[in-house]
Amino acid sequence: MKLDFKVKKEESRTSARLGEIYYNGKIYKTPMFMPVGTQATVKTLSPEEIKEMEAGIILSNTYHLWLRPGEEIVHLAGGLHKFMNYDGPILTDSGGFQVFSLAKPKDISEEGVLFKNHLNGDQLLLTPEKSIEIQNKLDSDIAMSFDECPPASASYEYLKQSIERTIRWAKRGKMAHKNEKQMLFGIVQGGAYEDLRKFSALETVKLDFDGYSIGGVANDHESKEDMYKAFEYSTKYLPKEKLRYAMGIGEPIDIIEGVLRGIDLFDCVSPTRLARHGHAFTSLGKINLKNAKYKKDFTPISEDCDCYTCKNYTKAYIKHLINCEESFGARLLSIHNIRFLISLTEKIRMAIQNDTLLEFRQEFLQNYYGGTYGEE
RNA sequence: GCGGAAUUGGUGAAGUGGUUAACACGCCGGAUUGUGGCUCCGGUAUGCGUGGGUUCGAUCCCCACAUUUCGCC
Repeated sequence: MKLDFKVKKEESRTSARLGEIYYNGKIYKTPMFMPVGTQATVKTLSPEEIKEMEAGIILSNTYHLWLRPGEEIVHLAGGLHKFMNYDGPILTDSGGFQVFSLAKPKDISEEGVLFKNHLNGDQLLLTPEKSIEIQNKLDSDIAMSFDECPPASASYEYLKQSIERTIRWAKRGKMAHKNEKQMLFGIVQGGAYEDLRKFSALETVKLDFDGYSIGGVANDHESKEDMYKAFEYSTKYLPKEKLRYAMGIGEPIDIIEGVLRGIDLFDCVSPTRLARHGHAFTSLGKINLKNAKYKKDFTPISEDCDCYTCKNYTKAYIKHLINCEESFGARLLSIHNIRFLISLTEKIRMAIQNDTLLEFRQEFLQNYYGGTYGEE
């Protein structure tokens, strides 16, 4: 079954919206945060735990699954859902981000991108057609177009020729797309330039995708202001009835600002990566459990958090696990951090329902940054 | 009892008669946004067993003592 989406409400004073995704007899609400499970697993967590946190869509990655175990294996297993035992919706990234993180500019050509396989050094060519073909086989519910993800600091000239090529790649990918039950999203690029974002959005929309992503953000230490411009200049030119997804965005404040500009979906490695390094999100800001001050802190990370970790474990215990590099520590923090972001989206949805998202943002900023937000 | 060797930060240790005592681990901070998970970046000995001496100058040379350790009786 192909998933379906409907916008249920738009906030009166902002571009924020509430929506519903219909999938497999269930309703998932947007705005939504999607945990990342690159190698067909959200690191350290079981699908049951993920569902317990009220997660909806989870991500997986074309590039990684292509190399290991190979899309054929996943196909033989009966597709990604069966392979990893997750019956909620799954989105696969196209490998486009790996163009940014693994390939050099000189390896990018009209045909596709030359990669050095990070596992054994083999040279590999990933093309728009190949990426879509792999995603068709993986049988995810949402596939992404294969794009070039240039750094936000790239020059105007570079971005311009890059988005033009990404549009040509999107067209090729759409032609190659054969999986009828799978949605295919186009990706808007263009840095923080309104004319480039507009051009990229309008040309991509012409190809009529099932949804649209905003790419090329949060990849280069660009300013928040530029990131939010990129959001705004993209959603402004996208059809209202389709899903909008900000790729790789997962700092709490960035999610709020994205929602304010009309974005429905967010994904980020931050909750799980930060967890592995001992950090936890709290409504009063991010904390580092490695800090000595938690040695004798026998209280939960957050008194008001409803996650398994906060209901059962103390900061002192988790600190100990992290210090000893015990994997259970990373697990407990991953559970908490993912639940924190999902719970944030629940609060955001409630605020949109009440038309109070701007007030919610103020309150959140006040608590999270203690009045220091915006100071450098 | 006799003879030898050693003694550098929380730990393992490098080192030189002359500005800021290498490195590693640990510890203390920080980073991390479509994940190349055990990563990156900082900080961390006002002092080289103790007391004397030689020297313009000693952690480094000499003497004594203490402690540790090895061998012999």
